[in-house]
Amino acid sequence: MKERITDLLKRAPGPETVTAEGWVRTKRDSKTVCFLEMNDGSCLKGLQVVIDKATFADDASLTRITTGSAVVCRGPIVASAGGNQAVEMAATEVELVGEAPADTYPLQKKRHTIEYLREIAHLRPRTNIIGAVARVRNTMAYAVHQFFQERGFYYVNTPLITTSDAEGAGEMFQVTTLDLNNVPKTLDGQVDYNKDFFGKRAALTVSGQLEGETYAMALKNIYTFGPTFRAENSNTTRHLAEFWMIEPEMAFCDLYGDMEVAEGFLKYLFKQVLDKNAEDMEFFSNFVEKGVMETLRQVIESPFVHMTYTDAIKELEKFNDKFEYPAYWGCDLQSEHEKFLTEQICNSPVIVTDYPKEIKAFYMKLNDDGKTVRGMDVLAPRLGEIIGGSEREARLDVLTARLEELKLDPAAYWWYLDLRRFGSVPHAGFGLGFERAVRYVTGMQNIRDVIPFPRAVRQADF
RNA sequence: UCCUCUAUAGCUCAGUCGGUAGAGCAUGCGGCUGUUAACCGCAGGGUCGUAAGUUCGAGUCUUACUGGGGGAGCCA
Repeated sequence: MKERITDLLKRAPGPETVTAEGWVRTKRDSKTVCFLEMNDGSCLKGLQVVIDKATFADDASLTRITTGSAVVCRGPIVASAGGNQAVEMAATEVELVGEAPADTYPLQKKRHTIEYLREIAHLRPRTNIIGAVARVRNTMAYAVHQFFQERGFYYVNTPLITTSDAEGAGEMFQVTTLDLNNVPKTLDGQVDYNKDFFGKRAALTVSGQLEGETYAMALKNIYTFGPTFRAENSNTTRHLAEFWMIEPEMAFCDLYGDMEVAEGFLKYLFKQVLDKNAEDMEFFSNFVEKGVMETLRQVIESPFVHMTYTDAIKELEKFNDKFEYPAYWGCDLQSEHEKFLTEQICNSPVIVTDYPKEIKAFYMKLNDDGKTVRGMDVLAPRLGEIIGGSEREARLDVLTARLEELKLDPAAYWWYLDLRRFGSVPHAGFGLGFERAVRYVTGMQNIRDVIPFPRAVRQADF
């Protein structure tokens, strides 16, 4: 394998001829010398290739090299006479592999708006900013596995297609092979799902949690990391219709253990990025979100604030005149409340626990007060909710009662309830939206720019 | 889904009080002894998102629609 540009840039000057493959970011020309800046995505910085025009008789091919062209350059790495780089390549050979006609190539050697880049999602990874996001995202994806594997968690692949239509975490995308122009009906006029592929109504998963719990009840500690689909009609900087979610589930674990893992997990991800992507993070810190590196360091070094929902409401009520929607016990925390809590009151990520049962899912463990449940949300400054989790209700009678209270059919959850019938233990877990974490780390404003090909309402191009 | 802002050259934007459009970059050509988003000169490039309306006259004012941004709700 040939060396990547990141490796070439680390070389000491020497006579050996090396090969650089990549795409031209910019070309600077004068009468006798031509400079190419090459990038191959291996790092933010490019390799400067110096071409002495006197030694290149074929001036025409040099002219055809433009921004975006694919080139292979050979020559020794030499100390640079210019000030902006330590080393550069003194080209002895320059091969134009793929042209990029300058009058039609959409990327220019100047700054583009992030919205414009979103319209050319197939070319935007060639930019500094999206390239940096891609590298950071890669580090974080790898770190997810590292973190859990180092701690003895097993990676479980939960299904993407589900027929349990009551996971309750959001609107679902229906999956069907029925002819929508000629839908089979039952005698009473309903859609006859018996004729559908799975023999019943199916949809894309909104969470792997329930299935994850089944494996936690056998392997003790497991995690999932896969795509998740929500058909919510939401148009925000923090929602996608298709996103990647990490969901660990731990048996013999209560809410406190859950919180500990969640906090350690986030800190581990952040630290990996700071260690491995210093150059990219400098870029984000300077041009995207001022001081984001320092923020991450602070988050890594200081413990998250822990607060019950009841205490959080007490704190927020003191500032009710500042809110559009006043806080009161029983209300769902608004975005403005979350922001105020993390940015003004705590200036730190906050884990809020023990929410009123009315605003949380059926599977969360009911506290002894009968009013609150053992749920937790990790709220981050600038971002809001980044993790949602809970200790699960492990008691069959209480869980069944909760289902009935919410008018859910216990029969539909028969296999989930079986986990409480046979060898039930306290267990807990959480879900981390991967893109939200990437967004937090990079400081990118819009979640659509931290996933290669965003899917959102009316957006599924490329 | 709601609120709000916005749409002018390939890109990023300016366009005053309503009087038929301008810059930088990009592109083409020329120049320049090592450049750093290179620089200098010249040139080409526009149905001002779409459709109506007000007006003698609309890029500019009004309405609707469409695309985009931000916020809210929902959530990860």
